[in-house]
Amino acid sequence: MAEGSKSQLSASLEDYLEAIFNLASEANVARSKDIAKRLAVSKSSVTGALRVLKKKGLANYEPYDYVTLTDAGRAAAEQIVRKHNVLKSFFENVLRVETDVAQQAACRAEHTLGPEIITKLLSFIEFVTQNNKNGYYLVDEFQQFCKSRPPDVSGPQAQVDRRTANGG
Amino acid sequence: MAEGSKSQLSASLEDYLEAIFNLASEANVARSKDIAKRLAVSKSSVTGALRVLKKKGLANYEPYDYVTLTDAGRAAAEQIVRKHNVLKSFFENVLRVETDVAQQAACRAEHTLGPEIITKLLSFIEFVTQNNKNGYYLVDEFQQFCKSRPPDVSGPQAQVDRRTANGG
DNA sequence: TGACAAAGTTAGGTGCGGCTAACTATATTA
DNA sequence: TAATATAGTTAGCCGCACCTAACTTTGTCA
Repeated sequence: MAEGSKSQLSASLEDYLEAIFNLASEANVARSKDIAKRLAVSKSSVTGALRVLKKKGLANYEPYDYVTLTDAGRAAAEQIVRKHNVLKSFFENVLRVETDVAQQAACRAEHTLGPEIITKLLSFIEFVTQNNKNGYYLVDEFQQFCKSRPPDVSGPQAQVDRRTANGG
Repeated sequence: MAEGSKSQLSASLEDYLEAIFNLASEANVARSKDIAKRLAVSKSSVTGALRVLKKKGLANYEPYDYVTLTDAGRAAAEQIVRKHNVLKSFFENVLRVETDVAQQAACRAEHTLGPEIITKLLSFIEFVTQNNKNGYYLVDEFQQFCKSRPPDVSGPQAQVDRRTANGG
């Protein structure tokens, strides 16, 4: 059972997992049609993904039936959703970009960042969001900073060693 | 000329562009063999990618010759490198994760975040890195915060509307 | 300069993730 | 309950990005 459940998930499969999880939270069931709509993908693509998720032990799937997640699938989905939420919160509440920009960026970046960075980022959000001992709101200060000081678009090139920039 | 130069680049092609750019900065020439080595990819994969980059007007490529970037290619590469540097700097100097963790995360995330967020992030690094009016170093404070207060691993679920979490 | 090594290309194949079109199963409702 | 609409599946296709093996071109050096 749960064959291959330890294997790394592709960004695409993570998206399916996340969609199923979210649909189940909302409507108690995840229908193939709704998954397709949410991910802007064809019905047949959903069928294919569900078969893979089943094979990996992440989804309970029988043809023509509703889909649910296994415990392993739910656990994996929760991690993805967590990443999504942390990233979106950072973009929205700290960097203060538009909600939908934050949303889209989170959707894409959530597949690329590991738990260490996400955990640190969550701490950072909490740290930076709270009313500091100094009696001012850091994110508000940052907002002021942005307005008063238009950013340098060229970036801090010198800080990175080019010799290792791709290799990682 | 420059057919398709406005088209979105895949993460893979961005990696090739970045590698060529970095190799050229280091050694003045980008040889196919070195690109292959840096990206941990076969020689034939490099040949294929170079043909595509040429067709897109991003690389000057002739069989059996060194590769250079066109102006458009260099501009695109600089954007990617900039993203990389900003992200790495944030992970390393603000979140304070290990250099190679920062490096790898930057390599993956650089393909997913748009210019708006990168620009904001750069501002944020500058804002947070400088010695604040309050006479303390914010990132050092964050370090203390992390040590004193082990992070909540479950994340701020409540802040995100599940109904839109995938759709973006 | 000719043989051999190294670099690069070509041919052909794989897996993934998507698509459409045609089909089948399920649900609705007259 | 039979007709039809909707949902889901299957078959077959495409593009991308990679691979290996075999070949060609280029570079080196005895």
